[in-house]
Amino acid sequence: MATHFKGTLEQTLALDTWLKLSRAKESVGRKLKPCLGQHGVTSAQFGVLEMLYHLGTLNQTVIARKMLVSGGNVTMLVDNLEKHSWVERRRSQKDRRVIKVHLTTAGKAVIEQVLPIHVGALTEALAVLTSSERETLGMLCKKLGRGQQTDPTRTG
Amino acid sequence: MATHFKGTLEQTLALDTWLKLSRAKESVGRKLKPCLGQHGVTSAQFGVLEMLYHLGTLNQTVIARKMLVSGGNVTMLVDNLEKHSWVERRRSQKDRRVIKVHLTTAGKAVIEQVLPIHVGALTEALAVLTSSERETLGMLCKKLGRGQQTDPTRTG
DNA sequence: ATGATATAATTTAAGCTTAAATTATTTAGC
DNA sequence: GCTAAATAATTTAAGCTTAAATTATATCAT
Repeated sequence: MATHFKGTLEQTLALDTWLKLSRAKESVGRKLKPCLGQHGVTSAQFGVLEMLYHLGTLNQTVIARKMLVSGGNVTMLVDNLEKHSWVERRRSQKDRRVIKVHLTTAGKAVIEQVLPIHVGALTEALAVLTSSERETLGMLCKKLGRGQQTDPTRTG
Repeated sequence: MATHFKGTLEQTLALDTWLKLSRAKESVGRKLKPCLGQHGVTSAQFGVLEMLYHLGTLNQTVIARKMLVSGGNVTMLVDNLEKHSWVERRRSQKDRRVIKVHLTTAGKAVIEQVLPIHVGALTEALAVLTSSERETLGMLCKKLGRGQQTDPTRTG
């Protein structure tokens, strides 16, 4: 038990589980970072590139919603991706408020180069668990994540 | 399966597990944030206050090592905590390079007020899992986290 | 004692992230 | 058509985070 907290057993265990979850995420994240860094891509930028690669051109609003980040954040990420000429902004003709973010040829090349390396590093990082453990971990994380969604239909 | 990645089954499952782990951590983190925010404490600041509360006065180097963050980061966190008068810097007499970070009375009051609320929110967030599921999750996360530590004794 | 090396903290520059305010544009109601 | 409300993107200010360079101090080998 890594905590010094004095509370009920349930509370202490919750804190302990949370610390382990946070640290596991952090540790794996650290393992992944350098393999992106070698190619000059940050983790957040990679997320945008991957999304555009798999889903095609998207509005900034859609990117923000899918990544669960603020609109201002997407503005900055797309700014930085544009500096590398990995994406292009194109104003929608139908609705001039909207900006569509396109992957460029260079952007496509980068994601196609980096994605397999990234997935390889991830696969290696998760290889410390057996496949059945990975499955259990995934299932529990999914349940935990889903359980946090505030249900607006619930009568307070 | 939430990914669009085309690779081996093992790779696809690894990516999927990682997404679920990241999202679970993110979701629980979001649930925790407002309860700290109400008291004007950020998550990172809370980490420092909690550490000082449970372990007593610490050098900035030690704080950085325990939190797995950079020294520059600790400098800034302690700056911001000092602005609130929650901590005090005191130069060590033995070694004048060292700065010892002390929790003030006000800092102690804040952490004592916020900690139970934080733990309560956390316990509630984790309550979507059964106690045996929490235990399994903790065990798997610990194994996964530990497995990432680069072992310098291993012959490359 | 001196000079090389280590360590502790800070600074700087860059990027990530958010919330809140702002601008431009569209849509809906009248 | 005109006004009000909603939506898309940007800007701003604040904080988090890192890596690399800097400053001050301590330690170690001669």
